[in-house]
Amino acid sequence: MVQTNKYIALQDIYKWSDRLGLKIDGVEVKKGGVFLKQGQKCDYFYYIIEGLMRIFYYDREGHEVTHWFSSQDTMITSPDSFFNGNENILNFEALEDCKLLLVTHEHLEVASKNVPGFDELYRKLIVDYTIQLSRRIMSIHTESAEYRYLQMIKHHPNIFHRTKLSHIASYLGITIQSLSRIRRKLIS
Amino acid sequence: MVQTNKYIALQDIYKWSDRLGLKIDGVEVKKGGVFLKQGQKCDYFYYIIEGLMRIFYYDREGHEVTHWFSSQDTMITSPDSFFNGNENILNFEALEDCKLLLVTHEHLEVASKNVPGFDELYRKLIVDYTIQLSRRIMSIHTESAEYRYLQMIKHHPNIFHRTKLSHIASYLGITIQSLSRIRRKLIS
DNA sequence: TCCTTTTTTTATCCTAGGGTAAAACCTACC
DNA sequence: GGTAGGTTTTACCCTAGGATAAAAAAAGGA
Repeated sequence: MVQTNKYIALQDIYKWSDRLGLKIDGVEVKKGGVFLKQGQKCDYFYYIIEGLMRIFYYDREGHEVTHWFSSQDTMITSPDSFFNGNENILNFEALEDCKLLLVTHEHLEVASKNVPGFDELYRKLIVDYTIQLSRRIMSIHTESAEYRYLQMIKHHPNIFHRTKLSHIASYLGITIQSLSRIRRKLIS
Repeated sequence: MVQTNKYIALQDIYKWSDRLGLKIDGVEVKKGGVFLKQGQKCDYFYYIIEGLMRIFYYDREGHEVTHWFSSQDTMITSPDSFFNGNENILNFEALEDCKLLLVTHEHLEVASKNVPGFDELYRKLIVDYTIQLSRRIMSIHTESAEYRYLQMIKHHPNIFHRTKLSHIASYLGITIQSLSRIRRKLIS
């Protein structure tokens, strides 16, 4: 799951596809739809035009664990599958009705050959994703669940308010009961 | 901190520097030396020819937290500083005598322009790092400290046996006392 | 070798968060 | 507007791992 910070803006994607004569397919997914499942190969680097999605996997006990959220104007994929062809373990679920662009390896290759500066932009997209991942590691590693919850409200209010608490708890790495306890404590 | 999986092999780095007439400086760091500190700009994408290093940061209470280990034939940097010019919060410490190559932006730009296939290789290096980071998130998120400890011995024995337990505990996200308790339990 | 310093273990007590179960609350749809 | 489904809260007890302190073991010197 890779997110842009709008370095590769929506209009750029369209621009390239026009310029290069390479049509990029779009798809709409209804709320609740799981459009990529573990075990399925991930063929696309999804660009989210509209909506919110959740990436989750199943831990060794078979529990759903929310790994990431991604919303409009970001890009997302299952790196180990899309880039390396390995078995995909992630599930992509639409938490709202979503409009997606299906960017393929071919699109990226053509853009790489023909769009000056594309490779640098593309790399920056992925580098920034590593930074986000590192921050998440540091956060889980050293901060309390309460602090992480407050940070999430502060830094990702748009995701927080569009997602149910059970997903947030799972994203934070705690049970929903613990999250509920934390919330009660914070109110009083 | 980005690690290769030897996609960009040592000999390639030398090959490029020869071919392109761009000398890559090397540096030796004695065991215990901290050659990059928080607050200092990170100007290099380090290539570790020999040795073992530890990347750590200080949490909000001022405790050292081990974020990553990196050993010979891997590359490592502080992404947020090297790529984005933001304040570096990471410290790089040599756990053994290290020989390093100091790869700069200039080297990478020249290679990008002149070495066919370099951009793809370079991107793959970073993509693979995102996969490692994701695995670490999943591991901290859902596995017990005991399981993570056993996984570390199994999958990174070379790092495990060259590092002291306090660093391992910190990497696993637990105190050294807890690690000691886990080890005792596993023996009996 | 002895002495100092660092690292690891042990022990005791404590807390954040887990597990289970039930109650309360929403929402949606018939 | 009532009933069924899903979602969140509450309450109970339990456990993994934290904090503090001290002992033991290991690693370096001189």
